[in-house]
Amino acid sequence: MLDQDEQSLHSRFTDFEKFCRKKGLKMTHQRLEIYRELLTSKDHPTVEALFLRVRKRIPTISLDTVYRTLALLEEAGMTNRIQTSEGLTRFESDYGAHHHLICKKCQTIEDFTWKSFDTMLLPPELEAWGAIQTRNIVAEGICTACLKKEKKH
Amino acid sequence: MLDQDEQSLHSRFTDFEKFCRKKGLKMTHQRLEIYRELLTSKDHPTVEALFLRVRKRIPTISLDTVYRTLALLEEAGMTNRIQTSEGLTRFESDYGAHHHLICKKCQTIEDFTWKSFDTMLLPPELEAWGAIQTRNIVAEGICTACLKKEKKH
DNA sequence: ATAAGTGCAAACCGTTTGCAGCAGT
DNA sequence: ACTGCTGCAAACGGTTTGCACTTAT
Repeated sequence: MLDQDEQSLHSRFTDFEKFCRKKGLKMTHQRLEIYRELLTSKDHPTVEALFLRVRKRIPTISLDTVYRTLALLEEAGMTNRIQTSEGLTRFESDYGAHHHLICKKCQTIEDFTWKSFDTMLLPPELEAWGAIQTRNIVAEGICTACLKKEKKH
Repeated sequence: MLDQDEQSLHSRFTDFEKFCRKKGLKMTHQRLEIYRELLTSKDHPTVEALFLRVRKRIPTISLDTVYRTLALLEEAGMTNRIQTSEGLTRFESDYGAHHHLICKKCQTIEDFTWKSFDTMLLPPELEAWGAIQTRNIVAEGICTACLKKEKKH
């Protein structure tokens, strides 16, 4: 399990290098650290949160660079943008099909997988719409932590 | 079919009135027109789009009022806010469980229903997360109209 | 050496807010 | 008449952009 993660983490870094080379983009300290931070963040950080975390390692980094790098990564399909109902933009590293659980109280996002859904046939009527590429579930409710807080009051 | 729509349209207006009364809110010309526009709009309009449409009937209406009224309707559960990946906020009148098809090219949103999914049991692991209240699918791809345009070029 | 990337500050744009006059109850 | 709603204009906050300097190739 851990080995697999290490493996894929490493391959993701080389993918990033390859991508940059191919596009003639420079491999900078800032880009690498932003990408690293995104890969190792399991919560779905906002731009601000990523900025603050990366700044611990590169104190002179600017918020602008984080924005620009995220745009780059998004374009390359290496990160996904998630728009929460609050209008906050969050990011996650792209690691295959998964779905989201969002707590309406504390706004945290958790991932879950559901293989049988991913391979399930969509209603046939949808074929007329066009070419569907992705399907994601967004499930909303109240997480256990928030449920407990509610009971206490 | 039409009768049913008319019926529900009417009941939705009375619901709106009831809600306002209960909350001690005033039933104004502006609110009624914004609500009507939202109910009859089948595309998922942005605030701007709603504003422009309502302005045809109430030329002096301000964008602010549209924002305030939408917040009100949202609070009452009479409309849903949809955050697109472009960061645009769109609205739809709340009319029961449905899902979204989003075209990555033209950004239009279409609804679809999938009853068997709605009643399907979620993976049992999710129960530990908390109390799930809603589940929505967002399917993305390219709509037929955009596919045709691509072929032409 | 060269072209791209960075940090800074200013611009931008959708959204929210304070206020004085207006309208529904 | 009273209270809340509206329109205006100004403020706000997240994001983008222009520019001169710095850095990877």
